[in-house]
Amino acid sequence: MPVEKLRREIARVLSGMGVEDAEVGLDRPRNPEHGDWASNVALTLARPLGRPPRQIAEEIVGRIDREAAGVSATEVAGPGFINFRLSGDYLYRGLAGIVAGDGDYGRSQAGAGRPVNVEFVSANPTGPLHIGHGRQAALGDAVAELLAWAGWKVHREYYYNDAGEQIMRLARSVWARYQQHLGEAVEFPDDGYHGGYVREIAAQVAAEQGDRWRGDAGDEALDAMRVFAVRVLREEQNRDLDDFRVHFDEYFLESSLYTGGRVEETISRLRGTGLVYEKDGALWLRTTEFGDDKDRVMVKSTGHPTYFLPDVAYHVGKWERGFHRAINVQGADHHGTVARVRAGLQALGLPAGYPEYVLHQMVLVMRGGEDVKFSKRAGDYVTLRDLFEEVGVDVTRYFFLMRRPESQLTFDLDLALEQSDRNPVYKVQYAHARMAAIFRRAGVDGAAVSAEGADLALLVHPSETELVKLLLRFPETVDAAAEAHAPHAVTEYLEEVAGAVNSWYHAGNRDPQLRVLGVGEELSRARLVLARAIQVVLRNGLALLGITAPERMERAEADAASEGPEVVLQSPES
RNA sequence: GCGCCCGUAGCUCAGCUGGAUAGAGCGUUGGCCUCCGGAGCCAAAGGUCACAGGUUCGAAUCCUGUCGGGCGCACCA
Repeated sequence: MPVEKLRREIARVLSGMGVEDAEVGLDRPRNPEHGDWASNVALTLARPLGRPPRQIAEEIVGRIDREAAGVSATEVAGPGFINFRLSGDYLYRGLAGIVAGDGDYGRSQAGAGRPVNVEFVSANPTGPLHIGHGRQAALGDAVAELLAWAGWKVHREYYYNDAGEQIMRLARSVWARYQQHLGEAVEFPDDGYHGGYVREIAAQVAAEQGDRWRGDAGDEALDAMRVFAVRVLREEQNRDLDDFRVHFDEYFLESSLYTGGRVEETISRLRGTGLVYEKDGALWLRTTEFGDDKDRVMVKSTGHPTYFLPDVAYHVGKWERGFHRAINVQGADHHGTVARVRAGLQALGLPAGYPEYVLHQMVLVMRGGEDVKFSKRAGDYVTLRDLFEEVGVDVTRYFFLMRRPESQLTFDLDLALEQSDRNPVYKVQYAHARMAAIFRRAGVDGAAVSAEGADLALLVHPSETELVKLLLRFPETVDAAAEAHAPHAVTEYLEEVAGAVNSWYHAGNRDPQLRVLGVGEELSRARLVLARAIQVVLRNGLALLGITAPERMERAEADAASEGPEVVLQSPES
């Protein structure tokens, strides 16, 4: 890492000036004229040293060993910034490293193999997954994968709420539809689920179990409805997720917390904290002790626990399973539970920030400038399947990741279906396919391209050195995105790369000197290495977002070879 | 009423662990384009960073308040 070399060198210089342990700020200036890296140390040291910042900066620059720092130029600018330019040698070595790293380029050891639990989707089995779940599935999976790339041992988990009131509402809904299916005149519950899928399930019950529950409003009948519906819906949700290419290491059932005695155990442990009290016949926990708005009921006056209790028990369990880092991806409408769950956990001695939360805002689907609100199957909402069957899994996942989680997301169906650079997924995939075309033209196997023996120092054109610098930013982009739980930082980066690739590529169309091929053996070889590095970055970037585009791009190459410039963005699944 | 999130160019949004003239895409305008696979390439115009204070050498970024929008505020989950 050149940055570390640079940082060390600056620290050495400062130490020579009698400054120890100074915070050395190093960042990338927006303006390329300000070099590749810039430091504000001179500004921050001005006060403690009692000297003008520019003077300090001049002294630092005078003492710097450029060779040791891996930079080719240093200069003082503005109020006292020090700007550094990376040496060409560093760039070319880095470029070779990208190609050599191949599928692992961008991975780091930042997480040091420590375990992290990422919980997401966690939808109740009361209906098909909707687009909000879709955003969460894409987001959670990408956050998990980013952490894996950053060196964490990632465990993807789905918390199935199979024990609550909502499930009973589902059971009553199916029961009512079942009776209606048999011709009985029963009223549909006010709080029931109205989607067409409820009728489908009721019809299936009738088909498989006949009319044995006709007119039977007993517990046994309701239970039969519940079990049947949950099974069918879980299967459907699993199918949706599977086809969306999101997979979990573990499905954790809420009911297991009861059967395993964890809920009871949590009650007694909380009692032991002295923060539990009785009021109005219910059992309360003094969560206000830990910053919650008000105290929370643990056990209702009916004797039943509230949702709060299993939630605490569940997270204590996560901690005890060894996940001292846990990230919950949830819809922002659940933000109200954050403070109370954390408070409950703190009462039991867990750290204040546990677990971490990524709360995402809602999704709006637009077509032709109009809201799309309904689906045939679910009735009053758009299902995830509706979306990815229309525009493809890759595009759907990418679109869900383009915005930061806490922004409301508008899913533009028209844009998603478009095959031009206006569609960012297409743009990124196309840049990759274009490199593949170059390899085909050159008659070489892109995957076999190596920097071995190539004279990379021939790559001196600004459009090429800038591209190399951009590609070298990939690892730090991944680490930063992982730390910030921000897959959108990666989509933005990839689009930037694709844009730079297009500029470079098209410059070749105008200026023969810039063409990858046909300008002399040595230069062409060096450019093939650059082309390969571009593929590596685009491919890895998409892969860690859960986008399998590279395979599609290979297919696109094959298609192109035989049928011309048709690019298949998304082949029909199944 | 309380809490969380948001309010940046005509539109959709980045930037928000404070840094040097506020960025991208789309749209608009003006040039190119038989080219190594695409209606693409290049360039320009366009912003009191909602508003008002404060902290700082320096604030879109941190703090306080106001306005506007979304979402939550159950002995529901």
